Amino acid sequence: MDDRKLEVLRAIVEDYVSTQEPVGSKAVAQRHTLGVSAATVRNDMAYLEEAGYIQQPHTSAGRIPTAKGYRLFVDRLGKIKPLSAAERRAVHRFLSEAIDLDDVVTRTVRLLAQLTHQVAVVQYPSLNRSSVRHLELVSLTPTRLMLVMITDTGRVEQRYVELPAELSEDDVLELRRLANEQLQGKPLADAPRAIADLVDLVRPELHATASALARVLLETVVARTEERVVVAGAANLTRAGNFFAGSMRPILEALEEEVVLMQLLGRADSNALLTVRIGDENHLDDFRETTVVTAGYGPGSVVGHMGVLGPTRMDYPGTIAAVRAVARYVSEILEQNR
Amino acid sequence: MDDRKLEVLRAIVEDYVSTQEPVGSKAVAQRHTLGVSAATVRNDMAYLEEAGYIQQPHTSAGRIPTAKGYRLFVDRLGKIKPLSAAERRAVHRFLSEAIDLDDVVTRTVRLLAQLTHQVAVVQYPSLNRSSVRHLELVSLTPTRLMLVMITDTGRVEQRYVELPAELSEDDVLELRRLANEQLQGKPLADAPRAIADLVDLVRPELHATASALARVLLETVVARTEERVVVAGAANLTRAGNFFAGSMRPILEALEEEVVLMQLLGRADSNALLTVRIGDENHLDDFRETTVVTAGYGPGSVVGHMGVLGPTRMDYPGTIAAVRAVARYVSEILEQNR
DNA sequence: ACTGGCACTCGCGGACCGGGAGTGCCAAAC
DNA sequence: GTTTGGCACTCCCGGTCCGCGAGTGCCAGT
Repeated sequence: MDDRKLEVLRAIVEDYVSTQEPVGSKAVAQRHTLGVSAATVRNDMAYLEEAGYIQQPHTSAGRIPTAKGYRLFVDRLGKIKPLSAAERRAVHRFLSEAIDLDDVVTRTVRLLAQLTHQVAVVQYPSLNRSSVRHLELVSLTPTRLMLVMITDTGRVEQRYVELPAELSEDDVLELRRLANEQLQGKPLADAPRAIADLVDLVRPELHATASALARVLLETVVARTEERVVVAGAANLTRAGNFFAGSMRPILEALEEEVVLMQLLGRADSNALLTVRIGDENHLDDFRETTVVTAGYGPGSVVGHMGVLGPTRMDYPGTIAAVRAVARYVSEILEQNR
Repeated sequence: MDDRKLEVLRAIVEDYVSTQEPVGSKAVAQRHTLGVSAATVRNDMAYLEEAGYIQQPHTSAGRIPTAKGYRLFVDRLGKIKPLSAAERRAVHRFLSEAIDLDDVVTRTVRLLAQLTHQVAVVQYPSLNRSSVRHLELVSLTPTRLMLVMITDTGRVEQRYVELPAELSEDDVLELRRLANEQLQGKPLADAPRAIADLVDLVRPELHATASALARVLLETVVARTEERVVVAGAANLTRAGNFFAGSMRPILEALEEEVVLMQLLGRADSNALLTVRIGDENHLDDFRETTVVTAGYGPGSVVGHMGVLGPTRMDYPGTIAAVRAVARYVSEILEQNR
């Protein structure tokens, strides 16, 4: 593959992204200083089309990149353009004003949406990789407790516990003490065993109650691997030419399905710093025209993913830079709470 | 205003809502058994138009209701049609499976969206009207605490507290004990005074720390009146004919602005069981074509609002019934946790 | 007061058409 | 052999035109 052919592809991608219209040979020849004539560009275009990097919407129209074309662009041509110093400062300031973990996540997702003008998705720090900092039991009614679990990533989980029998305040305190002794400091991955032991530690009269509690605890740390995800910037879907009305519906629906969102974020290879999935690389029919850019974040190791989602025809260098920068800053913030 | 004229208006509203097309005199005369001819209906229509209840999109087209027309329909003509027994059972079952307050809210908002095929909005139980059940302090780093507040409505609030000096574990325990003694059982409205007293109760060495804590506590109970709101069913905006593409954008944007959402929900007259705001009654330019149906909910007294939002051209009887039923069930559920 | 008849209005969809952008190919030039 | 200018061809896009049909307002008759 010729060097100049690559330049032609880059020109087509860049122009198409900015104008949203098929780009013709003449435009390429004069807007980008390739030093060749339109006719030459035409020959290269014919080659690129043959090779599957670009295509014509219809005869006698300009060319637009295919998913394969974008892929090549991202892999070999896109020099990511870092954020400006001012932008970086703004990101930093905005994130460091967060008042709790919820707020960190909320601010992050808004920031991403605003920087990239796309739909942003942020996953809460995964429970699996954190450990228990504190358990709190509060009685709501004589036969109903609320269990609150706080993890060292600052996440708070709450659940109701239905009790088989009435429970005195003293009993609540005892259960709380025991549960904390058993679980404090334990990584969630190791928690199930400790929870199982819990039942044996209590007085026989409390057995039934303790096992109800244990069941809920178990659900909290294990079954509820259904991770929480937040979304922002849905309005960006309506940006001129981002998506035609018809294809918006399924995307809006997907944004309310945690399963789909997790799939989009989670399929990311955890090792990679940053993943770009273009069009059908998402393996989801509704996202055939959609690109997802994701990055892992976390203090040291990856505890969650964040990303943005937009039309395949997006500003890759800018988007990639933004996602990477935000992921980095969020990781820093989390690091400070270790 | 003639009785028959009202019937004609009802016919126009009902037909327009179901077909989404301007309705003509002939259709009204034959679809609804008024016992008069099309010509008579035409005369009535002329009157209704004169009076501002209906209008023609253009000459020689059928009529569509105006906001004023819908208002009259809602006030005097709409017999709300209650949910079927099966629906009621389903609602009840779905809501009673909730595992915590978050889950109640999440399920509620989804339920509303699904029942009404509209965008649903649910406000978390307001902090102002609940009281403190428990405070928990967890040290994250030597100079950083996490404050977790649990209210008797089951809501959990968390905040970071930056400390002026390092704090021992014992000190954390003492602060926690004092804070709980001061605040437990207090309605949030009375909390500020109790918080102020807190500083005077601690040992002089802890003064600075206690006041940092007090400041955050105060923010938590007061300043953070910015209430939390959740949304679901955004995809319903794309339902055929619900909104034309152009007007969707500002609505999607508004759905991410808590301030606007609170305005939509909160302007509801708290005393009214159910509020319907049609078109410009919302006093928001972007919602001139939008109707918001809201209801208060809560155990006994109103602690929050919920509602749905859709085109003025909506199924009022069905929507109103659904919102009312869901609000009622949620109130029941909350009642059980008293 | 209601009804049938009738002339009139006007939006909508389809057919038609010219301009223009873009292409592929070819023969000549570097 | 690569590049280039020329040229014929394709086909989308936007505008115009037109006939149909739904719906109306009015009027005269019951």
